[in-house]
Amino acid sequence: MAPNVRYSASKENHLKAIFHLQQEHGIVTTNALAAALQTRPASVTDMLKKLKDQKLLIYERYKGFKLNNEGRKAALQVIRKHRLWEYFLVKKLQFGWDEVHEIAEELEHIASKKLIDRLDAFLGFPEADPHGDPIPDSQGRLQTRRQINLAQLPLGKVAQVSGIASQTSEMLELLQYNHIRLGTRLEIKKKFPFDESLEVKVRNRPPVTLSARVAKNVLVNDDEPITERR
Amino acid sequence: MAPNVRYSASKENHLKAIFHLQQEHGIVTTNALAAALQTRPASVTDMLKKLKDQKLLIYERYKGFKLNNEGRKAALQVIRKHRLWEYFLVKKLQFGWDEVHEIAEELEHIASKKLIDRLDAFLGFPEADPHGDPIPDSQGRLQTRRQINLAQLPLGKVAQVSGIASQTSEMLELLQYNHIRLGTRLEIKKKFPFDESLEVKVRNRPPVTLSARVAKNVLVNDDEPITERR
DNA sequence: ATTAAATTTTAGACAAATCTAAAAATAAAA
DNA sequence: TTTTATTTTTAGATTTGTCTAAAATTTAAT
Repeated sequence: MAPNVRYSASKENHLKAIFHLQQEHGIVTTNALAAALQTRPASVTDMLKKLKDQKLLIYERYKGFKLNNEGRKAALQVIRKHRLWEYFLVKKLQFGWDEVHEIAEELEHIASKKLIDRLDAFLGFPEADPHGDPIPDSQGRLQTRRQINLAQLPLGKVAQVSGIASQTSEMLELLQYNHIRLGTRLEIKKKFPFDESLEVKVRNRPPVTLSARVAKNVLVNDDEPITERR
Repeated sequence: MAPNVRYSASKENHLKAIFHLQQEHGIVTTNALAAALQTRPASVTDMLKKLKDQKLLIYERYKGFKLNNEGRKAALQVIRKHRLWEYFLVKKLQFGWDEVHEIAEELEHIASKKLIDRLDAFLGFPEADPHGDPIPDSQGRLQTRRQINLAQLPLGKVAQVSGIASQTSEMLELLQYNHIRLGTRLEIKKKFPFDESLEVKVRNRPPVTLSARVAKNVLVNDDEPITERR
């Protein structure tokens, strides 16, 4: 059994941020990573050299970079830890889903793999964190689910909220106000072409209107409901 | 409300170790602290200067040192976190009491006070960790309990195990083998003056013999049973 | 195809935490 | 009470992660 491979908290943060950025853009740039980590491009370059020496990423001067297999594995372990701790904080310690991120940023750097696997079991092997982001399994496999945003959902088709793209507290507050949260089943009653706003219906509630801006940030599952239900 | 005052993990480790050492010896020496932290006396001196500058301890060159009020408060918060996490690991994640120390050494440095107070509530405000050491409350108050070691227990008086002084895995293994753990009610049936060994009886079990060495490391409550029972 | 602008990297510095080796202070022994 | 031994501190170096300012490279614009 591989012992707990340890990377510093800073390295783990870099790996995680690179992972997220390359999901969107394929290749990652120094400036983009510096912005994501709230640090300086020069600092990023310093760290990239170390990560390259440790064979965690593919990197050539001035040409951008991305994780190799080893780096992706490491990033996924950190993401797994982050999301499991978030789930724990919300489901067991009664935190609001909008206040757990910072604490999870710290907890995700606790090394013990055994701890995380036990926590996973204790929580009942959840598939997604409180924001709807999927949790990688013990081997680091990330199940990808087909998500579309609410603006793309056809009129009259019921779908279940499975993620929130922009997780600002303002956004979360707005959704809370409209009784929309993870797992909520909803249906588009009307689309207004003028401003692309939507009238949305949640069961047992009066219909509400959502702006295009909001709708694009609400992700719903295209197909079947997410598994983790009952 | 005071925001989370943050000390580095290393500083917290120093504070905690000083606290424990001064419990026993009143004043703490550089060498003793270096030994406890597995580091070098020179490194301890370096850190002491910083802690003194932050007004966490009373320190004069060459004369030993101890925590002041501020330092003691900080140390107790770390100890509270350590012991609550240990309790969580054993009671919720099914870890053995002999394997939780190292993980708790990491978890104790997570800053959020809200997290710890929520965890405390989630666990039902336990009074002692899995080794029987008392858990400071949210204000850092440490309830001291009257403990004696098993060798001091009078013949025939039933007492309840409330702590283990030497928590080596060898010791814990031996106790486990003899079905002695926290909360176990036991009674001394016979004392052998030759080697000061004891014959000890646990309810529903055949009597076992414990060496003086072991007996001195098993702490029992003098008086009433510890509160945290049912 | 040059020039200008933006991006990225290097060079050199700094803070935190640690170390080794040597010096200073204190304690113990002859 | 000297001398010796032990303890503690200082001086100077090292590692990790970060920074600023300047140089190198790439990209965009005229």
